[in-house]
Amino acid sequence: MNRRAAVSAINLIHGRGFLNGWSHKSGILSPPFSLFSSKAFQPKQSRIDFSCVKELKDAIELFQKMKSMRREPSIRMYNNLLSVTVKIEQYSFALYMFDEMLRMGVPVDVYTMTIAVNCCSLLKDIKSGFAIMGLFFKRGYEPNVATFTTVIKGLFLDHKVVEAGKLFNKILRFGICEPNDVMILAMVDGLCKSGNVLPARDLVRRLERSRLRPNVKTYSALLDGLHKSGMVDDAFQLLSTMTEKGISPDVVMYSSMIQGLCDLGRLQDVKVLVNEMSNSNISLDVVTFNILIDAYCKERKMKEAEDLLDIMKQRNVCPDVVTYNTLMEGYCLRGEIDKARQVLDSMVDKGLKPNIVSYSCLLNGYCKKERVDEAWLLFLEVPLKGMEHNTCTYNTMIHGLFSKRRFSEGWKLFKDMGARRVSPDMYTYNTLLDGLCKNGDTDEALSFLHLIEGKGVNPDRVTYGAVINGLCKNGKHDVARDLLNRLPSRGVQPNARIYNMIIGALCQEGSTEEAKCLLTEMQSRGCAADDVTYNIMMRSFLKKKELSKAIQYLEEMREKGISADVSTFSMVVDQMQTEDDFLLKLMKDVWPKDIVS
DNA sequence: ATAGGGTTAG
Repeated sequence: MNRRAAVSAINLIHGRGFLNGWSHKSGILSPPFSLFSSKAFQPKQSRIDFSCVKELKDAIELFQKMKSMRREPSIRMYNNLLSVTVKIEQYSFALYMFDEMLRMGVPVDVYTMTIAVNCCSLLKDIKSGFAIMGLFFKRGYEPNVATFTTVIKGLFLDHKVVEAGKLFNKILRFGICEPNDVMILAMVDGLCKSGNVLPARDLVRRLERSRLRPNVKTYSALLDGLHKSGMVDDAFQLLSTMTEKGISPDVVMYSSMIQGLCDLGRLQDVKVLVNEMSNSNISLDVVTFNILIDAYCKERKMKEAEDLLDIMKQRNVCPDVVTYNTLMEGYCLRGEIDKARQVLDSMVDKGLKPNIVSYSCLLNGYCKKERVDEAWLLFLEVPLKGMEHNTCTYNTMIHGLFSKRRFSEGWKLFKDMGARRVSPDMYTYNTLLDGLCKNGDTDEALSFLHLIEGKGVNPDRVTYGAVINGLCKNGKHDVARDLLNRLPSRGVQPNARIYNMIIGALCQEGSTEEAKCLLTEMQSRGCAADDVTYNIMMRSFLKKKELSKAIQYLEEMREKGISADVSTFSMVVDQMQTEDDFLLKLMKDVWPKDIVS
């Protein structure tokens, strides 16, 4: 539906709608103006309250109302409506209104164009955005710095990093428009979010020496990028360079810094930063609190998280949907699903509307506790509450059903997904493949794998792992090995987990020597064996009473600091003929540290 | 309250 709206916007532009009321043939490229354009003739139209537009139906109603007004509302009013519609994330409807406006001959302007291009960007359809720009350009409107910034953002959102960079360079080189802070930010943020942190840092450094000095927002974007790439020290370094240049960090920058440290579990450093904030009189906002609450929730410390909720209320920082969703996730992690449900109810009491994330969270909680029937009821409740299921809720529900071996219901849901134009992702395919394999349908799994490979989706290690595991469990390790050998050519490096599946299968049927060869092969391909690999091999040799071969692996494990597990250990002890001091000492070295004592 | 801006949740 999204894409269709964007495409139909272009069609309308190409069609007659766009040209209504325009003197095309006369060659006048300036916008037509109304005879009554002077302010004296314009009635006051500020009585429209755009802040009451909270959901799609409000926007629809208001649009109908504006269309039927006796005196045609100004383009400003229409732009206002488009703008609030974007704020409530109804991009397709905004584009629909844009189509209608063109059809009705409303004299759209550069602001309208920028909003429309932004909608295309947000729907990841930058091509339609370019089409809209082109047609405006023909009508004598030139895109300005805001429009180009929107396009740059759109290119990044569509993973067109090179194109975004080229456009930015062209703008600079040919002086197409004067770049400003917002455009610089779009570049730096886009580079960081697309994983190009170092080019982003280079850009910032170049800008520092020019008259386009980066501001605190630009530094924030870069700082966040450094954190997400695990460059904490560089992040601290950036913070101090920025301060030296006389720019002080604000609450967003601190929040980003705190998030980075929370990810690393460096909670002591977080405390230092929070103190630093209060010393600089920067108060924590709802996002900062949410980050801190999330850190506690991830450590399952719900008491501390609830205490923080109290503190934020005391400080008149109003908890939002994210706050409550974070708490719900924390309770679900602890398996306290009923407590999570209470949080959901409490947010409703406080006048906050749970969103699809809230439901997705509970859904996941119920499924993990194997309360699939309750999950299903909740799943049915979502559309009744006026919300739309997305890829994540479908994935969770399908996974939940499959975990109870309710395969046909899961597949039905997958079909439903397609019917509702919710696009499946890697998680969906991995779940489906895993389901097929667990149900013993390995042939179907292979053809399904073939199907998704043909769709241009790149299956990942988990995908292939699911199929290889299925093949092994169904006695088809030869097919599994073929697939394994094809992985590198598909850009996937097999890991120890995948090798272990096949090694395990070989051992299972007694082909221990063949398994041993595969282990050697895996090592020669640069994939290190892990504790599971060694334990499988050792147990297999021990089962065949080949103690000496098992002991070779014990030595290898000691060299690598890998531990053996209990059952392997007891098998070795059982087969020891004498009190072999050397062997006992060797085993002590590979023994899990907490059991040695 | 006419467009484009950095931090949080599934």
